[in-house]
Amino acid sequence: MISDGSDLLALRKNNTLSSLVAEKIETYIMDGRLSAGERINEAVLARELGVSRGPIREAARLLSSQGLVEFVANKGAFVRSIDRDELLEIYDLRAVLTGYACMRAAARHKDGTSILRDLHKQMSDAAENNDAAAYYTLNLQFHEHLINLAQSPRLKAMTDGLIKETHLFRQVSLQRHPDMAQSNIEHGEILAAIENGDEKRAQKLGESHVRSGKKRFEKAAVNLVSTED
Amino acid sequence: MISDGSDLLALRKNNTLSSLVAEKIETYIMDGRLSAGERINEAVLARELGVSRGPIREAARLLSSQGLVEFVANKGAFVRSIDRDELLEIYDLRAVLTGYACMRAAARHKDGTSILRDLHKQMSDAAENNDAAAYYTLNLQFHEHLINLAQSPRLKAMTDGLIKETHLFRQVSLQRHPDMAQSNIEHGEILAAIENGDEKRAQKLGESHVRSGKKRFEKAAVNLVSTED
DNA sequence: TCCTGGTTAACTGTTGACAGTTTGCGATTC
DNA sequence: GAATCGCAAACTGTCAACAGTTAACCAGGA
Repeated sequence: MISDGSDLLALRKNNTLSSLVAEKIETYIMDGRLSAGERINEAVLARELGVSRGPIREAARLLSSQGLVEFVANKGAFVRSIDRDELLEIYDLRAVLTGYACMRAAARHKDGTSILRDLHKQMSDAAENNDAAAYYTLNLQFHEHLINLAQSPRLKAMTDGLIKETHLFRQVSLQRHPDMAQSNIEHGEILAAIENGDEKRAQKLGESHVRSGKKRFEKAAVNLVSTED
Repeated sequence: MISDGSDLLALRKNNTLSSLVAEKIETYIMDGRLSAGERINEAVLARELGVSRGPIREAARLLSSQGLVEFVANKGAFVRSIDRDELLEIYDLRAVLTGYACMRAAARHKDGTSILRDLHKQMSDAAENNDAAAYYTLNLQFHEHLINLAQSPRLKAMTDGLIKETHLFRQVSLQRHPDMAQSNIEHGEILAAIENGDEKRAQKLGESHVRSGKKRFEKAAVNLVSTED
């Protein structure tokens, strides 16, 4: 049996234009080059990326079922935008999934927490220096690795999807002002619970950590009643 | 303000060929006309549906990010197939999400349970008559309405997605032999908890109900070690 | 000044054609 | 007879063009 074959096959993966374009559009959305609600002009984007409209459309359709893009008949593809209530819904779901991830992580806590420990330390530094930007990226990484520990590809896909959708909220900035010190204390407690293999406690802490993120957002967003322009 | 405009717009929704084709392919997968692992021949399908290959490809890309279809470079689109372990993973996730749904349902239990009561009754009849086929469809409906009560579109989308993936397991039949009587007793308990507004209990029961479904499957599938052909 | 109707430009939805890759079949060689 | 190489058919990936729809703009009239 030559098992190298499948490896090579896996390596060349998705080298189709559509996939590359999809990734491109996704990064455009993430870094704000395409902002929430904006229309995606196929012809312009095609010229910009040096491809024809076919792959653009395929990519958009792919992103549409991830919830990042919305198709309107005869009007085209739009970057989706979500309102406050939807963002709150996402927080709730993330809370449940994060709790579950922590539980699983605690159940199979054979090492693997070293990266988290490291990130936790870095975040402490960022918190002390009041470096919100650094904390923000580290926080994303922390939560990503947390999910990885659960070793459930679908759980990861779901969580990733939710976090991506998070960027479709117009006032993204409102999500970026955590009480860093408090937030990182919670991270530490979660870590400890996982390392101790305390599944129930890990689940509870993970869930309430995201919930308190939600509460922080609600407090920050208390002024805006409706995001209508 | 003329608000009829948006309604009309919502009505004409997704009347694009790609969406229709996507639905078509999905039903083909669900009813087994396209079986797990099978390749989707674009030209043939296009001729069959009387459209060109473009919409077919867009539809396939859409389904690919739902996990129903898999693209391999230069080889085309394949109906995905999942193995035993993946199915177990799906059970676990569904358990968590169902539990959460039941909790939310209990929290907002203003009526709405009448349909569930009705379904519960019908399922009792099906169980008595030992009508597994009827029970199977009723069960799907029951769980769908359960999720609806939670009033969270994303939660519903996630659960729907997981249930669809369920059909990608080759021996679908292995999932269709519940202990109908016992299963429906659990349904009744869940219903009662929701109607009493007992969130915690509803969550716990919802979760363990799906878990016991998982256990039943594991028992039924104990013979197959690996689904390798 | 405001509304109405028609015209035109821009853009999407779909199609058919072309180029490159894969795969299976058959001929050739050991 | 078995294995290898090469060719040809089939199919995917991509592109460019056509048809239909939308939306904005301008002119004319109340």
